[in-house]
Amino acid sequence: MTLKKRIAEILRQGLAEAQQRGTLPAMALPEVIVEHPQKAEHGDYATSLPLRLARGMGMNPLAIAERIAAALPPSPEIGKVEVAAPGFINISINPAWLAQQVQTVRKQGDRFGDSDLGKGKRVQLEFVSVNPTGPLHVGHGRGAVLGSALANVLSAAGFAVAREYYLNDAGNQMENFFRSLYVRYLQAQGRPAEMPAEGYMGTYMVELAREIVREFGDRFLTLPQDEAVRQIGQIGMVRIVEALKRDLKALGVEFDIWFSEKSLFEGGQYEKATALLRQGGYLEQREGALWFTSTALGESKDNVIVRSTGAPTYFASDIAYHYNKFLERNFDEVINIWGADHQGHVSRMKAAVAALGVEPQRLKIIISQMVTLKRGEEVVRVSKRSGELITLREVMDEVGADACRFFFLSRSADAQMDFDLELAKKQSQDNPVYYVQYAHARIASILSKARERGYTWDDSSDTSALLTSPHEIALIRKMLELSEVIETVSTSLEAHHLPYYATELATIFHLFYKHCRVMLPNRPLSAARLKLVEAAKAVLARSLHLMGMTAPEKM
RNA sequence: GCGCUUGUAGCUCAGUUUGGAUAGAGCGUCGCCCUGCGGAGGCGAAGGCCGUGGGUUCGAGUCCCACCAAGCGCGCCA
Repeated sequence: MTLKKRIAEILRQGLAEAQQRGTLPAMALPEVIVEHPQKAEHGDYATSLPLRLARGMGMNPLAIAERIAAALPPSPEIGKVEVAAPGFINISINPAWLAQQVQTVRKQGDRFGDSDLGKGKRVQLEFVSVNPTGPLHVGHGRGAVLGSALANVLSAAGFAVAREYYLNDAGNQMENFFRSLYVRYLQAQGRPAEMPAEGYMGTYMVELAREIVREFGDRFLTLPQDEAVRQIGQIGMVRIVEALKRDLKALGVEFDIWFSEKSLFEGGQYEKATALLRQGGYLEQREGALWFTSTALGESKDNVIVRSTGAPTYFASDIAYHYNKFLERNFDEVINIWGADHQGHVSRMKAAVAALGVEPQRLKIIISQMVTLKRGEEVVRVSKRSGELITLREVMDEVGADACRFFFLSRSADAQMDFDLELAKKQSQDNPVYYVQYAHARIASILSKARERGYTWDDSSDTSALLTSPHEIALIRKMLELSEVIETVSTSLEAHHLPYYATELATIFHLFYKHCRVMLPNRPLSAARLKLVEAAKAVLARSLHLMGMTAPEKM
């Protein structure tokens, strides 16, 4: 349990006890909300519960606060309890209890901070899912980093997470890609051919075609055109997928499942989902096409799922995919991370899920907003089809995967962000990522120096009573917040709390380091501090790992 | 026009989900701190009509309404 929840529980008990004693009137209890006050003199935790109760109880909030405070059950965590105007209860954690937690952190190691919030619930997290028609750009990188970090945190919070990439290996855009590649293949052999109007114009297509010529020669020239397009397309797609996997891995992003869109048509999910919609009365033949009557579910318009050509739309396969997620694989919760350009798809997807008989709250869709790529003041337009490409790979090569991840994670998903390449390069020395990693490397250095100098420390004796400096206690207090952060990120699905927490933890460590010398003639105190910094190192490392970053021993 | 998102310090952004005490951080600017464990560090200063205007409330950056500005979406593309 997080310390915050524990404090809330103690307050709730105090309130109930005061009512039991008759010092406060009986009434239904509101949820007890505990927060970290902004000012240190207001303690570690505070609640405005008395202010919330004042009206219902018809009493002065200050008097309520005093009576709750007087009825709090004794508990080792609680240090000072103060009542403050106009009706706050401020609670400080007992420093001696905090000092003992170093032992707990060390015992739990890289599992410290885990939460049982998820209770083993099965969550499917679908992200990136970029069409396999070209390299990833920075916007994709943002969604990729967000998804992988969320997966890490949800796992830490006790959810069973499946990381999934939905591979759009069917449909219009693939056809377009196939034909584009075929044209480049012809051109690579000096044959006259014209790119499709909406074709993929990027130079990577030219290179890919050359590669195919190098390996397969002219053998596709003799095939019937349709067959040649199909075969070349398949080869090209496989190569693109390999490149996607390679680039994602370099960014620290890996998937449990690569789910094929095509398989939905081969495995019957498309038919079953459509049948279910028809059964529910949500399908209507009109103007030669098959429509999903989403207006019946409050949508502003209906949506075509089968074109008049007979070809299903992207929306149709996405419905089949969600049929598979919810009704075949029975995930308790499904999270999709989509780019901002899919935002118009959100509400109709929820409507479709509802039409399949699934409570739409089980589907959570995160929209990862646009990344504007810049070089200084100049905006770099990015479009796969137009061919002017700054790839994610290039950005990673310039600023490094760790810095990329930290930078993407630092902004909430629903805020647009600028990614200035000049700035990212220029700041690479004092990028905030280094600040956090530096703290980790600094501790590693202290520990190895201590070993060299013959210091020893282990958990055979409890030295926590020696940790009395406010800087030591502040460091421990911040370390204990990790589990709160993990729970906050898990419930809000907002990963940007992670880099903020890591930065705060690093700051408090640096402050501790400034004021408390670790290696001293006083061996017992040194041992206590060595245990503390070793624990801090573990928490820093875990914070970095949750973000998918490395925790370097040296920099 | 309609929908979604955003608007907080010179710049980049937290804080808005759950209303609470004097609104925070990084960068930048200015000033200070190295006898000794990593100065890629620490301390301090300056810098804010929280987009605008109403409303609800004992209390609003946070909730409600209107408006302004920016981005995205509104296709038998994905």
